[in-house]
Amino acid sequence: MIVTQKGITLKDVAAAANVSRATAARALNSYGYVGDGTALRVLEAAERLGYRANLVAQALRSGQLPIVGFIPGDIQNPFFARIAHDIEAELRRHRHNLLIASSEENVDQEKELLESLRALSIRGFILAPTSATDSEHIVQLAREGTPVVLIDRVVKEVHCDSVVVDNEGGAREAVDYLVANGHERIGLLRDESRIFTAQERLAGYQNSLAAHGIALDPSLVSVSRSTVEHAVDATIRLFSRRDRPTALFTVDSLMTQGALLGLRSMGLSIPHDVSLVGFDDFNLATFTDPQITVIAQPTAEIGPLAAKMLLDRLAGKKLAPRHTRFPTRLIVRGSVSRLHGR
Amino acid sequence: MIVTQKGITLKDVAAAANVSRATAARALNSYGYVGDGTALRVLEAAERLGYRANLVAQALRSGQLPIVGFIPGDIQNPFFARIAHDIEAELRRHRHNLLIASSEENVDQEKELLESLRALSIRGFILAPTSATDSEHIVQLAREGTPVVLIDRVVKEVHCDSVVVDNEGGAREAVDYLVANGHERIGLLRDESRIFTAQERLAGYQNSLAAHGIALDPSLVSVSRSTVEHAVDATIRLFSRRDRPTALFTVDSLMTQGALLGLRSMGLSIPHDVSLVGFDDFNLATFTDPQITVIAQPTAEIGPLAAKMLLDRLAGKKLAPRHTRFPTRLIVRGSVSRLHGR
DNA sequence: TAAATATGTGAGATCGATCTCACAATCAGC
DNA sequence: GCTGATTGTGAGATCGATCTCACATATTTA
Repeated sequence: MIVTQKGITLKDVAAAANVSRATAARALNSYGYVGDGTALRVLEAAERLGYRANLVAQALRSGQLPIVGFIPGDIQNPFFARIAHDIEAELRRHRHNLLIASSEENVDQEKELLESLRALSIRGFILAPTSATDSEHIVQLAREGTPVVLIDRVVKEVHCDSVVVDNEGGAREAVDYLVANGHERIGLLRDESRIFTAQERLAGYQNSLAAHGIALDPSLVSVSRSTVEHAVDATIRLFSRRDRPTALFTVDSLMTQGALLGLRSMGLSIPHDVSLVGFDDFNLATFTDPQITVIAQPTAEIGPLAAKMLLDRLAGKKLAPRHTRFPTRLIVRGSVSRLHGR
Repeated sequence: MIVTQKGITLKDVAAAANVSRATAARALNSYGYVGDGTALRVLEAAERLGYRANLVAQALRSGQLPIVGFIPGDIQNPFFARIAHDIEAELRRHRHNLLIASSEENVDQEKELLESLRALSIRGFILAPTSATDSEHIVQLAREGTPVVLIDRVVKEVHCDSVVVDNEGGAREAVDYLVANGHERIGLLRDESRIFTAQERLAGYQNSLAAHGIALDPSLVSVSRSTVEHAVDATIRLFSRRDRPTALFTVDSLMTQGALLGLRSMGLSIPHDVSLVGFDDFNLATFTDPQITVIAQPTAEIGPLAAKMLLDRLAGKKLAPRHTRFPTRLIVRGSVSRLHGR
């Protein structure tokens, strides 16, 4: 039985094999000149003692721990949970570990996290930036040479790889679809914090309306925080007006769920009274009655790609920043009805 | 503007303040004797240079990084995502970071992870063990003095803190409720991998039936992996029999969702054709039609408690292992109907 | 055979923070 | 004015792995 005691060091192995630490290191990491017999003796001793190199000591020399930081807005959001899982699986293949810390959509927390993780000699970051404008801390990080990959959202001045989806196009397609079904008074339930995506999705909404010659009515746009509870309130506010919208577009899955609950509490039925399209698909979108029509994102592709980009950087590849923007896909289910006449 | 260059070390601070490294360390960590003026000079220099202690170097001396490992079965399961979030928030308050790696419900992967993380000098682990029997690696870890807290599931021989829920009682209450509504042919959709919880929930199912004098029919128990897709298949298998169950109890939220989809694909309506109770509440349980009756777990309490237990151990508290078992709660919604006559 | 490589090994430095120990200087008490 | 404690400071060791360099042998090549 191998008893892995705490604290078997290279020194112990070297002593057991009757060589110096230097020779033992050479044998174990196969570099430089080592005699065949000597190497065998070292390897055998290491095996017998259950030696494992101390990664912290290695990190002190190399200046880097085999750890990558992931800072999502909220790990409880299934979108980020999926991405976290995929990143971790990919990193594991390259013997790296994943440290996850939520920014909770708070720039200050994001700054603190980055600041404190920097002291850990973490090799790189995959980050969903909270703010599109307050980005000095990210610029600084990238400038120091720490590899950074931005996902879901980008920040203008930052010069690094990014993986996002076509938020504008997706939102436009959603609203186009509503317009094609005869809707003109289309509400928008948007998010205040995830500025980048919210901005782009808002743009898609506006562009679609403009393309169809429908005047923009700012009072149809409701802003709330991205939680089910806040979205419920915002929905109720939006639909309490006399001249309420005939359709609603929601910018993420939590808000879609809030809208569902809010509309039901008001006794408004989908799609009879209100048509609904949500950005971001979710597991139970097909379990509700009716099933919800959504703009789906290629969630499964984001994590692996971001991880690969980061690993390229860690491997030292010097390339111009790469930016991938995935297309979205309209999945028509049953939450939109054709509006006849006016 | 503070320019945080890479590589401001204690040496640089000491030089700037015109003292030795030893004195600088004393001033910064306030221990030993340091002259007031000297201390001020050092602190000022550190501030000016933007000095941050290198945690890796500290870890090399102390033997421990301020990192805790969390190994859930699956980070995509909302149950674990919530717990991960709560643990992280709690650890952050104590200046510790959270490293998350999914075991993907695979014992071998769990072993590998533990083995590789051990080399990182991680301070402790919060772990949802995959197997109730294959636990030698966990025993070994605990024996070496590494703090370990088990959540969701326990392992017999392991001598450490644990936080679980009353799986047997919860399952019993669910089945009791079905029986009280006149059901006797009650199917069970259970999970093969999460052995501990599956076992306990199975026991609750059996105990309830026995208490009501209902004979156990093994053919009503269907086993599948804990994913929506597998649960769909298992549900269809279970309900394709001539003499199909009138009610179903599912052991976790993913399987509940699978059951919903499977039953619908067979044209069976809930609760008219089949009554359903699921273990573990989920966000959309109230959005479905009908809303799903569930056994809720106090998910919000598990993470913080587990984190506190671990932090106690890290602080050096020597106590006997503490075991907390939270009660569950039946939330009656609309997925169970009263069965009249036979 | 002498000179030039090729091969094998160990002593000691290095990464950055911290701690022990030795040595001053200052102060109190008798 | 002398002993002994109190303060203040720096030199050097330590944690564990790795790398440079120096120094041996061994093997080629001219």
